[in-house]
Amino acid sequence: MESACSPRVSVKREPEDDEFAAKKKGLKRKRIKDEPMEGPSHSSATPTTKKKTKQRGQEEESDGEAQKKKSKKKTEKTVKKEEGEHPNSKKPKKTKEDIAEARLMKIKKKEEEEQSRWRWWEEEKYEDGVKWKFLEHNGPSFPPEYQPLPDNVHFYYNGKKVKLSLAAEEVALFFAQMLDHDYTTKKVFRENYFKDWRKEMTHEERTLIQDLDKCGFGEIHAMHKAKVEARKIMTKEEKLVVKEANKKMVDEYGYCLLDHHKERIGNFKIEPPGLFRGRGEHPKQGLLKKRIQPEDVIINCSKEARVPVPPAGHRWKEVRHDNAVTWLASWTENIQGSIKYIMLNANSKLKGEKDWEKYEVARKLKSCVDNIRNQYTQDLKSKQMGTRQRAVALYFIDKLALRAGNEKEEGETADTVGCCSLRVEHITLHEKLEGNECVVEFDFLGKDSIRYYNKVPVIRKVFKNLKLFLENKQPGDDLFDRLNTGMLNKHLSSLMAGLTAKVFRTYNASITLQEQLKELTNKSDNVPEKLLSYNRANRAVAILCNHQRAPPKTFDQSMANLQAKIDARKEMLSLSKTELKQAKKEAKTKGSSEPRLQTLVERKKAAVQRCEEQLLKMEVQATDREENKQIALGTSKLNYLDPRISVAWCTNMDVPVDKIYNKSQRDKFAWAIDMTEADFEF
DNA sequence: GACGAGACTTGGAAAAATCTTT
DNA sequence: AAAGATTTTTCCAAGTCTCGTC
Repeated sequence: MESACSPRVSVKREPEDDEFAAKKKGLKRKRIKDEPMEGPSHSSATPTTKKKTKQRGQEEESDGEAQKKKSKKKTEKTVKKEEGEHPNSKKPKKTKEDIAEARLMKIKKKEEEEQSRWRWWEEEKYEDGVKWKFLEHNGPSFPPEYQPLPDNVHFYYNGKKVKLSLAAEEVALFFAQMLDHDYTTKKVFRENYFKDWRKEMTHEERTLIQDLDKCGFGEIHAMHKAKVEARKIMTKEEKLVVKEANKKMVDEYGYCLLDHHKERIGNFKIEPPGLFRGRGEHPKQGLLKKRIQPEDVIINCSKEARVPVPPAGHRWKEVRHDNAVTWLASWTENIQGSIKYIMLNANSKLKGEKDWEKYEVARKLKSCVDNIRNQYTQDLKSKQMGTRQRAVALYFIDKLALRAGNEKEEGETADTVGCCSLRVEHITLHEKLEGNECVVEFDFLGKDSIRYYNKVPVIRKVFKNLKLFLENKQPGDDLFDRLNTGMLNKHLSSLMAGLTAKVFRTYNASITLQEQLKELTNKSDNVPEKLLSYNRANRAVAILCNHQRAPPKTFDQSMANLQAKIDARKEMLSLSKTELKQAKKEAKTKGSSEPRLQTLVERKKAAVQRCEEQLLKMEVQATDREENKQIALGTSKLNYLDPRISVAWCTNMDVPVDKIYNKSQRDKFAWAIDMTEADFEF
């Protein structure tokens, strides 16, 4: 523990860093050795850097203190544990001691983990573009080979048993497995599937099997369902065996060695073959996603590293040593022809550093956002149509947190749009609507075919421009016909190094969280109330970013259950209250002669209070759940909200961090949890 | 610029794990 | 201990943005 907390302060500055980074177009990470340990990008202005460096110094101290506290806690607990062990060691019944012991083990484990954590954020950065110096891993793991159907399971065509070739059978199973899913009822899906399936058939099969509707997948489907069922009702022992096997897999393939540190890999499994499931009205849904062979896979590792061994009888497509990229393996997928990668887990240095950098860029935007807003407001009056369109697009991106909206190849993906790719049909202008003037009504499908629907009052100049852009256009025409994301981002990067359209989303999300937290939380609230406020702030962001979810299938039920619990608790509360009154009365009449009565009163008081607390907690939970019915908080929490805002809030509000971040989130944000001080400002 | 390849982040659903209740 | 509810993890699709080439 000592070594872990000993501050490795390096007070070095690299003022020219910023200049250099700014010159490169976009934000080209300039990794400078001897950088102060603050932001990873260091493209921000020097004054803040200075201030930050100072802060950092203080932080080291408090950090050290925190560590000390922790270790003290640990020793205390260890002692307690030892005490507890003796009376306990004979007959291990499920006792309080057992539970306590388990908890202590957990704490211990946690601290061990804490100690072994790579505190990369305290280290110097590599030079520009270098992602690692050493990388070694065991390659990806491949899905098991296809197991032919047992003899008692048959495929039928036109009511007659047909024994399929292995390849055709495997693909038949893919379809049969999905029979309960909506996908298999969709025309496009079925047609795509059938076309691809037939490619896998032998000539004879192809001649025979001409109509998907005549295919009998019933037995195969039933077999699959039985398998799923069997998995569910496995005994404890069987489950343990499976768990062990999985663990072995993770141990072998789940980690890599990156610059002397063991890092968890995010997705070490090659994606198994199956049927492509696009989102929304995807023209390629149902196509066969082919099995990937080692011969399709490119391995990336360092020259000095042991090259992963391909599965027996196979070889890799290529082994390369490119330390300008972060992936360990890649292959080209056959549906869109895009490349898939094996990369590190979110808690890794490579991902963490990038994440940190992202938030630093967003904070930099904070310092110049006023200028940029003035600029695009001016541009609304430009003589250049292109400039005006850019200004309006920026207005939307800034105000509504719309995505950039790259152009997409028609027919390759579902028809979705972002800001720059909005079409005439996606907006409706209202001079007046519901008491507002100059209202733009948006209705389009965004990323993942999630609907964006919003009625937004805009400033007059924007409204007038929109009218202009709509002139002489058809519904299917581009709203911004003189603009694309490339032009937009090029302009943005000229305003600020590293600025792109998506930075606005990050910035507006984070600043909204910070403002909402300030507005909504009271220091005097209790923890559940504070958490409600936190979630509400988080929710405001999710709504801004249009992060929606389908209401959980069990939503109404679970809401009703909770309400029932609340009612039960209310009853219990009133009962406790009467009991308390009773006890008080008794204590009063019989006087203090009976100390037993006094303690009874105290106990009843405590019971009432406990009851009240629990009731409040449940009520708060119910409110939270109701408000969250169709909102997905995860994405913003994980990708848009600077974790330092949350960590600082926790510190200031005396809320333990693990109330807002679960284990893997804490791992991902370890850098922020470690370095953030109470006075952090986004 | 246009365009396509490449690399990386962001996204919700579904599966799996864990917790709670019966 | 089974069942049900809830949380966490996994999965992999779908975006953004950069870079090299013409």
